[in-house]
Amino acid sequence: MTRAKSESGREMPGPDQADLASRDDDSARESPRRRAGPQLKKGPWTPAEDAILEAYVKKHGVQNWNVVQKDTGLLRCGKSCRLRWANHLRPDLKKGTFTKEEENLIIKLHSKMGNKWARMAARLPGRTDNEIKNYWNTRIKKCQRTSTPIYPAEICLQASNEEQHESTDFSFSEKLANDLLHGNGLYDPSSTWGDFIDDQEALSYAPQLPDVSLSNLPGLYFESKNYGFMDQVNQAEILKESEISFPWLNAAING
DNA sequence: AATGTTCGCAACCGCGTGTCT
DNA sequence: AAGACACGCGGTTGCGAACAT
Repeated sequence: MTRAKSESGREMPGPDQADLASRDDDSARESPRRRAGPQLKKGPWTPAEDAILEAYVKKHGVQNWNVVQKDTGLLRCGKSCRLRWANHLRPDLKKGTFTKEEENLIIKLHSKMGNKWARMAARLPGRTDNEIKNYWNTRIKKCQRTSTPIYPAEICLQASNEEQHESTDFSFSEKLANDLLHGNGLYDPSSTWGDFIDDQEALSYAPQLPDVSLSNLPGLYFESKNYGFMDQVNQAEILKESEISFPWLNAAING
């Protein structure tokens, strides 16, 4: 992104605009004693707040985030402090746009893991789950707009080839289940379910797939509100192809 | 120049899980 | 064993900047 932004990425609201949180995070589980604390602030962080948090973490390390608020006097909940530190203040953060290599790796990892942003971030040093998630959401919109596949064929192929040589901690069935449950109708219309899983370990994982709650699949998959470009034609196409690839799935759907 | 729309990001929210008492 | 608490994750929203008309 080329836009110049303030340190926190936004214009700083004046004190009158700064939204005061009416409650802390996880307030439903708070004890009455904790609820009686100071009114906490919400919204963009100011450079002064950043400096306080940074200094505190450098001195004391990362232990209990809720103590940070008490010790520093920051009007921020622990959750907000953790997020700010993890996404912006950590010294090992890599700033700036993703490189081509990083983009390819994200696509590859997403093809294996689905929306497991934190796990993906662990494979991309200096990058945060939030960054990756934002990148992916932007990519989805872009691909949707330009009618291009989310997973370029060559990267999928590369990923599948690599996977044949390395053990992965994320099985295909996990990924598929995750995608199904999240309604990710993301596929390259020119390649198909069949293409995607054909030569991969997918077939060997296929017997595990019934772990997914089958009774929920059709509705979850096709009525997703997240990605609306699964039109009627595509649905029919996928159903048809899934009949070939996953006879058990169709039996479950029809039954 | 003014207005409307799109884009990209930071931050919030709700929930699940692990740990402690 | 049960409740309280803290942490982390994934989804969503709000908003300013950039771009288009």
